[in-house]
Amino acid sequence: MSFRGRFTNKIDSKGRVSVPAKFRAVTIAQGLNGVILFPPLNPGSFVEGCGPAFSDVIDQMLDRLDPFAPERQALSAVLIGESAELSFDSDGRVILPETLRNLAGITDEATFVGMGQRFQIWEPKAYDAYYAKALEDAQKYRDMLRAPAAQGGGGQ
Amino acid sequence: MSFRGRFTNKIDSKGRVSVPAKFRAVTIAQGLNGVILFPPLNPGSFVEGCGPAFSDVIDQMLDRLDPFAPERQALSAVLIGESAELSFDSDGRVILPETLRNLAGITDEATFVGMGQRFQIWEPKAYDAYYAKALEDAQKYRDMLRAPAAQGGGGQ
DNA sequence: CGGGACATCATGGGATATCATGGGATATCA
DNA sequence: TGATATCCCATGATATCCCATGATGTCCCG
Repeated sequence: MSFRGRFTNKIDSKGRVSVPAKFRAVTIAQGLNGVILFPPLNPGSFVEGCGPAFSDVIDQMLDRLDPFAPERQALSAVLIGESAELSFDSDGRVILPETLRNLAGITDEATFVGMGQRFQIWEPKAYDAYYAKALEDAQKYRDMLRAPAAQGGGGQ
Repeated sequence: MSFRGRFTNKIDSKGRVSVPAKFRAVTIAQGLNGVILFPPLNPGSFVEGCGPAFSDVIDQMLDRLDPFAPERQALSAVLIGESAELSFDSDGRVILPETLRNLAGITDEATFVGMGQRFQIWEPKAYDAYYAKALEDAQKYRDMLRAPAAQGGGGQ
């Protein structure tokens, strides 16, 4: 079960957004009645989100670095220090922390984009702009997709 | 078991289309009571479809890229962000998301074309036009079809 | 070999459930 | 005590379920 699809929801006067029902199903299946958000490592104005499964992966990746290495400290400061675990209210909504909202330039609408083990939250127009470029890039990157040898999946 | 043949079905006032029974049998055999749709990586006005088997291949290909690489983000945005997992209703129908319908110019009819491990969905007239050209091209490309090597698994 | 009974399938429509959204009321915390 | 967050309910839109229909294909039995 993974995050898939794109959904744009409104932010009401109290700052609440509905997390798409299909995304809620994923994190709940992972044992969390909520989501985990953190800032992006890629350049760009958006928020990263996930459930406990990918959050654990991040922890493991960080644990592979030396405990006192400066790289580890920097990555931890971003990925853990600025992260937030938000609980769903009884209708499946969350309130985005101000820091993360500002980071992504989100005001009254938020676009949720599924990316497999995790998802992203964008200001809708910013995502449109990003996607136009991503589509071109994806066609260029097509050859980076190599089918596993085991299965003879026909690439395009 | 693979997707084979061409079928054109109607889209009703609620936006529902019957997925051809023979296609349903394939994805159900793969363990999914539905289909997975996504945009084409190559330029073109149609929708790609498959079952879990091919979808897993895509996921594995993406997973081989570093988690925060920009290439992975772009490819995921297209192949997962714009994709959808649709469940069959009790009569084997699905509702095509507006984004994918627009992409293919589909309004009131949809042509399903089997392509082995996956299939495509076209606006019927667009497919007719494409097929006329594909037929010519296929004859030109005839010599690209090589017999499999005796032992080693040759190229695709 | 022929024909009738039956199953499968695409399609349509009414009833029901789910979802996103808004707002009032209550709880929590500094 | 004021501000923020949480709970609960209402609502409209959308999707889902369930049943009906007709057309096509399949099977079986005479």
